[in-house]
Amino acid sequence: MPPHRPGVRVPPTFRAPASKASANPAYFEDRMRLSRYFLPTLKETPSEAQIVSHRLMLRAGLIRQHAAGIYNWLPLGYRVLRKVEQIVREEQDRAGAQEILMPSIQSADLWRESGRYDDYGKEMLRITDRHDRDMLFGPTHEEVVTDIFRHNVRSYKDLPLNLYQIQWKFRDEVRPRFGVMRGREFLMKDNYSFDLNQEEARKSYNRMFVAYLRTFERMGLKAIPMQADTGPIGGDLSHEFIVLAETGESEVFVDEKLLEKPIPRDVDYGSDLQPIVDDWTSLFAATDEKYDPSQHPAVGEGIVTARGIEVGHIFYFGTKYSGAMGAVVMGPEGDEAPVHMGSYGIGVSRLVGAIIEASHDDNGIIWPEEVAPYTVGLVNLKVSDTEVTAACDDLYAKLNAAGVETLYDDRDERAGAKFADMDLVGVPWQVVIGPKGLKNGVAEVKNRKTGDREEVSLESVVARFAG
RNA sequence: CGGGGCGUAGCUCAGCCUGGUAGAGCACCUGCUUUGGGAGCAGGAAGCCGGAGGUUCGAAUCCUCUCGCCCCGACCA
Repeated sequence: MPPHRPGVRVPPTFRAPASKASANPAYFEDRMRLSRYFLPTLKETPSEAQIVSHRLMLRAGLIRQHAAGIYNWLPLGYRVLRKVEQIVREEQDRAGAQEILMPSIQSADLWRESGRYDDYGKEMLRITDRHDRDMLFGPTHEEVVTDIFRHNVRSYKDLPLNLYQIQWKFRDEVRPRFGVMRGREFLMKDNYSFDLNQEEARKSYNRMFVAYLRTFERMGLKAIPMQADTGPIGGDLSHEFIVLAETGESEVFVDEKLLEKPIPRDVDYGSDLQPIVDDWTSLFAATDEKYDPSQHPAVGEGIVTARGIEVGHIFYFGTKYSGAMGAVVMGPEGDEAPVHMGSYGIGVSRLVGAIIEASHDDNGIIWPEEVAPYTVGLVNLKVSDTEVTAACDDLYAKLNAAGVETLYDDRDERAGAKFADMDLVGVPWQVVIGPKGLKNGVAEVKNRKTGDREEVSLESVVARFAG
């Protein structure tokens, strides 16, 4: 227990349970009760937030700002972030990438080798340690992986190799904005492929291309690969993955056939993926700066405009870093040559904002089930009614036992406040139990997305969500 | 990095022009009443008016300088 300090408000989590709740012995395993959950929701919109996802993330108690472009992730938001992260991880693993973790603070020397120390500009946060050595907070990790590679891989027989990490990055943006969508500190999945030659590198590229299609789909998003500038990293094969959302920051032009194209399933990553990639890239899709009406099909003639948010970017950049940094490999003919590399990024923290941009209404967030912080929101409409509370406690225990992630609103609040908070927070299913329904042995099940309500017998609630 | 705006209670904001006891609504605490879509009444706690200098008998208010945050544009997962 923390020592008592006069005048310091002890957060509810550290208090002894309120008398009504103390009947539950599993106090510390049982923290999804809203009465003890750290979920500071806001009725009013904080004035600093302009776009919906930022507003809703603040209002629903997912994040709090620490400084410009730097955020704290509160319990509910952190849960969502971890779910997004986990989907990314699973699809990376499936595509044959291996997870590592590189340092967030890097030595400037590596960047001098690649020549980017001077090129990168003020976006790079530069720091010095106590010995006055130049360090930096990594905005990306090409130099570090290349260094790992050059020290540990010698032979073409060890290729292909694809390493990824999910790590916090820092880019000192001149103007951070849109909350988590364009912060200075952000969580990113970045990976790096190493191959003997361009032909092999293309196969690595294709694997990531397909993995990205699957990753975003699993989050309930429609993400379209588009031709992209190769940017400061350079290279000649590059696509941006852009999520379509009405409030997206940039305008995009897309062949309407892409919008309906099914995502490949049961992919064999050992097979030739080129046909899938060709299928997706043969249709026109580009951001407005790359769209030229005089050269491309016109809007209306199969092309539609939409708004989009960039959530992923993949590049092939050949030997740019391996050449500069001496990451070479011995080939089958006994000749030494720099490896061909590609790098692939997904903005994990940005995705949380992007998902909200793509899925919300006037009342709040509407989480796709795969990334929802909880599947079910259990609403106890009248805590003071012992029968209602007993029924809720019982159902809550059963849902937990069945592995259904449930957020239980057992607060002594008015019905309206509870409904409003559940809608705000965006849990996909609400199970409402009150005195009226209980008389008939039913709970009300509401679908957050459609608003459909249905009366369901108490006994059948668990079965409906389990499995 | 150019241009603009804003810092007053946890949140949204008034007060500043024209200097004179620091305010409202919501949230929070206590009590009573209420209880199926953000309740009512009564009471209470809560602010170094972003910070530093200055002008003045007196500064949230006027002047100077600073720090922070937001917006528009150029740049990025």
